[in-house]
Amino acid sequence: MSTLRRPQTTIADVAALAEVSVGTASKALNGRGQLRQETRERVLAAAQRLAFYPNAMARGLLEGRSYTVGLITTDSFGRFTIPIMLGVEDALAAGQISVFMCDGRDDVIREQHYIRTLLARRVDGIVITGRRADPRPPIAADLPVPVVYAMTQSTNPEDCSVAPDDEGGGRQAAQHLVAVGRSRIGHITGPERFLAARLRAKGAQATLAAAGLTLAGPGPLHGEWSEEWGRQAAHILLRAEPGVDAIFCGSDQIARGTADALRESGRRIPEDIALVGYDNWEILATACRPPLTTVDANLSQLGRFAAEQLLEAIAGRPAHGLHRAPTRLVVRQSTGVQS
Amino acid sequence: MSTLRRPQTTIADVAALAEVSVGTASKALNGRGQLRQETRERVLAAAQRLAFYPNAMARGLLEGRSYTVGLITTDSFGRFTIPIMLGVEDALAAGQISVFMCDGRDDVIREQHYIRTLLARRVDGIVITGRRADPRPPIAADLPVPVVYAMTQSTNPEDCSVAPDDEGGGRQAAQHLVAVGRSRIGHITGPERFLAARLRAKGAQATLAAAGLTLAGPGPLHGEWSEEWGRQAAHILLRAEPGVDAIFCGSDQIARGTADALRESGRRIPEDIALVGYDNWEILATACRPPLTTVDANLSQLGRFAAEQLLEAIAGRPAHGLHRAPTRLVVRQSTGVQS
DNA sequence: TTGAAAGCGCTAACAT
DNA sequence: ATGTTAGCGCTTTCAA
Repeated sequence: MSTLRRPQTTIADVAALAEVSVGTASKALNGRGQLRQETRERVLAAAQRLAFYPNAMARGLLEGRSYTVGLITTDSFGRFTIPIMLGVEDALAAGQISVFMCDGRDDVIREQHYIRTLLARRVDGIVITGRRADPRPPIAADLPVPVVYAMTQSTNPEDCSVAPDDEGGGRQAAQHLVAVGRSRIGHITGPERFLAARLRAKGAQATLAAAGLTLAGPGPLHGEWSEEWGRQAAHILLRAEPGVDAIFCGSDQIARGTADALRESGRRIPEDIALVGYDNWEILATACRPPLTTVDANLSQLGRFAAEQLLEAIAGRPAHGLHRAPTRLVVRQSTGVQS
Repeated sequence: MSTLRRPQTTIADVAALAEVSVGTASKALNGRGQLRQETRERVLAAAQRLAFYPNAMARGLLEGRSYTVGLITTDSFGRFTIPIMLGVEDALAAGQISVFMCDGRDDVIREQHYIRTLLARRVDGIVITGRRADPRPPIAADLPVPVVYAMTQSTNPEDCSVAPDDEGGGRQAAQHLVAVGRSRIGHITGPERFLAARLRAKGAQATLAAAGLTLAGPGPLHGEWSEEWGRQAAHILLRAEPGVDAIFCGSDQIARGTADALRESGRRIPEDIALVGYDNWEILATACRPPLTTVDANLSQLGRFAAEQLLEAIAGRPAHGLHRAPTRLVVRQSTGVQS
């Protein structure tokens, strides 16, 4: 037995209760036109009493836009997507724009389905999020609304993409280690096929070169983005370069494994070896012994920036190409600077 | 210089191209009415060529509902919210419903703002997510649309809430430990003020009692939900009850700390002490040495269930009260069952 | 088999 | 100062 839900209050109800026409009610509610103060108040009171909210679909139909944006993840919502999403949502909500959440799950069929749905809903724009910096083909050609890629990059240089500045992050990490007096600095990171891993290594190496140093050991140690790899690689590095006095890890997970292995090999952090991670995954970085100095990619800031780019594009001022968002070093005890 | 974006194709464009009236075009596109096959095809071809998507706002206006749902987090998107959200979104997308993402951030002002926005958008329903099992006041009284609380519970018994079965999870953990032959079982968990911690302990204790056992040590050890507390508590427990042969931890983080402390105290896992965690936070549970047996709260399943309850309520068949979603034990090496 | 017209809720231009 | 009307895009009678 299906109870039909009563429709919500319309402006006609408000007008009736206030004993004015709909047109007048509209003006009163929107503070437009010339109305007697008393009328205005009467309408407002009626609206209040009836819990009236103007129907956004009717407004949207009239205005030709919906004040909504679609957010499609190409890789499901991972740890990295969340802060981006929050940044996007926050920046858009401030502009009275609501966000449709679409979980693409790395499935092209799903993605295309969402694109169709969003276009039918007449979204003002679309944000595509990913978790890899590597360029990928655009999600669709010739969409009738602006698109911004966040934490992923379209291969079409006309498209607007926003990604973290991995090279800059690598530089920050290395600079910090040099600044605290280390000179035999190793680097343990993720798979070489990840652009992010290559860029972070490149930034670090460039900084070391500028200081007249080179990476300790056989160069960047590439492996999985895992604690297990961090533990293995730490042993490899200690064997290859027993005098190593600092290690920059390409992720906090790797750093965590590295820290465990170092401690179990009797090396003190930071006294013997200083350690820097990457991601500022707080729950991991602060649980590390000692708490981990790490590079924060500022992802929610990146999301905010992507949203701003989208708003600009919606306003008719589209940006093109890749924008790199700055990273930030978070200093904790693993580099010995804080007590 | 603001480039105005051309409006998207309307059914009138399609009708014009197919040289029929709008009414006919509508019938052709929706497979309704009596039309010549040739006409139908002509309209479909025109729609295809113009990349026509029917305007969902116009449809919604007509139908009196939007086929959208709002999802409000009361505590920002945390680790627990994500899988719930994905489950909700997945179940709703299957029903052609789009989801508005609203990050409440534990801020009542923001929540109320979102409620207003969602009502203006004429959402068909609202999902409220949280991260604590503890009952909380309803988000608003007397909303004109159905509401379901997921992973949080409304104090109003008329409201529909869905939460994980923490007590059952505690039972599963204890049963497993008893089944693998352990009898001196300790319990390290989160703050006593968390209902979830109390329920998990209760379930575990009930199961032990049924097997003629009691908790090893001074009873449940309550502390922070952190690795640090896991390490501390492990030492406390070992001192109080040196013969302990199993520990059930209230979270994977605590278990992780406990595992580290046990290993560093020379106890082997699982040979000397079997270990069970809670949450199945994969990245942590699999990186544990050895990989952690743990209770999975099936949160995405819980989200799906919440969405189904909401769909039922939207269809006029509301459910009331609290529903407990079943948990699932994930067995890994820390209880010695797998090699 | 097809077309014309009304109406969903709202705003803006035009009348009064 | 207020009311009337048209129209946003679509579906659904009802008429031809």
